[in-house]
Amino acid sequence: MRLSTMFVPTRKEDPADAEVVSHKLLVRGGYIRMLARGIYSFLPLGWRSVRKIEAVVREEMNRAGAQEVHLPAVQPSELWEESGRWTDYGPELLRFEDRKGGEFCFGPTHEEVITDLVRGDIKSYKQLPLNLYQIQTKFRDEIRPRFGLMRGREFVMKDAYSFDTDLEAAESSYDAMFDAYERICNRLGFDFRAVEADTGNIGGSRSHEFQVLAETGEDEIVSCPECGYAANVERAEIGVEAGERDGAEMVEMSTVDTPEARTIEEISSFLDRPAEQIVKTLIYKTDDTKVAVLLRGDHQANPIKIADFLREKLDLEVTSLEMATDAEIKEVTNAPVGFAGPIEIDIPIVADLSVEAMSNFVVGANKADTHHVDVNHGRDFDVTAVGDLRLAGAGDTCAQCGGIFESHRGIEVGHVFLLGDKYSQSMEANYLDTNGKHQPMQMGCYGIGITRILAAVVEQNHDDDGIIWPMPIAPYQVLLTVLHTDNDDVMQAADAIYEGLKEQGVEVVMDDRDTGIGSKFKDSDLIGIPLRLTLGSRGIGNGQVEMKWRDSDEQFDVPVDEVVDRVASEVAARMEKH
RNA sequence: CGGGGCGUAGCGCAGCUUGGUAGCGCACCUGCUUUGGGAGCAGGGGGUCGCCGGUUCGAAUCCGGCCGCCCCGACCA
Repeated sequence: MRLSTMFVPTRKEDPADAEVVSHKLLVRGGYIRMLARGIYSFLPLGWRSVRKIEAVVREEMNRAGAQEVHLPAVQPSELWEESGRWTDYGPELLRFEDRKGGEFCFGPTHEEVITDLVRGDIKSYKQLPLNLYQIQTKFRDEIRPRFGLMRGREFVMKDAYSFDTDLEAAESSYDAMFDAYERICNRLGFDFRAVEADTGNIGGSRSHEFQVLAETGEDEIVSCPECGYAANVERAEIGVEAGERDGAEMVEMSTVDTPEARTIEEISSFLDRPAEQIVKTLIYKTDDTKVAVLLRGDHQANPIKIADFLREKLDLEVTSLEMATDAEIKEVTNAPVGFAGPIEIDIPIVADLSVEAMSNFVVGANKADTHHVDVNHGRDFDVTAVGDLRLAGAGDTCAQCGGIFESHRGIEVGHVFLLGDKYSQSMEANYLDTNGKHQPMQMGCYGIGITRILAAVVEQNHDDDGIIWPMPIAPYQVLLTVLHTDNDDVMQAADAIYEGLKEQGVEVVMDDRDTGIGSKFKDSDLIGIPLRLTLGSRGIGNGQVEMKWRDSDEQFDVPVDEVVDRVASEVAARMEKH
């Protein structure tokens, strides 16, 4: 294509509402435009890259034996009532009525639809296994969409669903998808980690997230450099810290006035004790009681681990774990928020592993503006149970090998779940086994955020001037920048090179716009096409074309009559690498 | 949903405190000159000042309501 006729509206300035680099550059480069919050249009360049990402994903899904389908975006409420998610999914589900008053939603995911489809036509073990996938627009009415394409409300996603006869077979389907996802991330040139993850409200027993490492990522993950274990901080298992106590001699407890000191920082600076010597007491609500959770001052509570722990160790009913309200905290502690403590409190007390190792620490006194110092568990209060209750972070001990975790931020571009029979049970997706008995199918589901990948690629591949596309997903492979479009010799040579490249199958776009040289170069860096050829009257005078890769500062001259072949082979070589 | 900010030309912004009928840069159009890193000169087009109501002789400006967008948090995965 010729840029002079293309819709590539570049901008000199960052959009006012953009925070992260991918959002800024994709808007400035003429790739996307916002229509409403979290809803974007894809312009010609943006859509070409989206299609290329799709192509890579499609190839790897097909290679792994999955079959492509296309399911409806609009789904009837009945299906969601069957799975129980019409109520469970909450306000993130965009619901509406048709003209007859029938209730529908715009699909945020497709477990219900696929399960319904499969149960209608799969009746025998002979028809399994089956893996179906689609590439589709989804809608999740996020409370706070942000960062452009990274957390949009409307987005394109590839979702796959596997159906197997038993758990073992389902696991091998899961592994095949896991491998496919690794291949996809590698082909897209990502620096990524596959991490163990929580299954959230999708449900299931086993789950990995594919996290692209980036400072702007919304997720925090830890990985162990020793054994390679990697997990979301919500999931990562923390090893027991050395010793039962830190060994310090117990000091007599005393009670001190701490006016207005509610937060750990305030207490820490008021008492001049580090956060590591303060224990915070959080009050959580279970279905029918309240529980005090003890954590070291500098640690973060992990509601997922806490909920699981309370279910397993304290045998409590926990449908959803919530923080107690201010009023409830007052009821339990007889003190305003900020002064809760474990001494003389009449509810179960659970402590994080790190608290067990502490001595002579600070706690709230369950009395306004008061704390106890030099408190020791076992002596001053008793803990009901101890467990791993916090978010993992850098420096924590790996439970697998004892190594020390590193932490990273990541963009979740893919997520695989082993669902088991969660949906097949509730929706009665059964098959007949070799004995003629009904069995629920064992399912897995596997998502990849296609449009989120576009943003993730930019986050990992850019410099101050613009995007630096990896070859496989660049909207075009080569940009032919023509500096003197009014010079007939130059235009003639440019046309010849352009046509020559197209004949060789190279995806080339020619900047034949009648604009200043500065804007051509600035746009070329901004748009980020991997290889730039520059042709001007000076070069044409001595039969040379300038060649420059976007990811390098070097540039070199190539004779005009050799450039087509050379470019074709170098572009092919770069495609090969992926 | 709570807190904060913003809404003026396609984009980025000033004007609002102290009411008098809208301006700057970029972009766009015309002409001439330019051409190796967002060209110069001259001329030109484009705005219900988010919407509704109120105060006033007069509202972008003051008051009230609503809507939208952004940030922080809660929520959600």
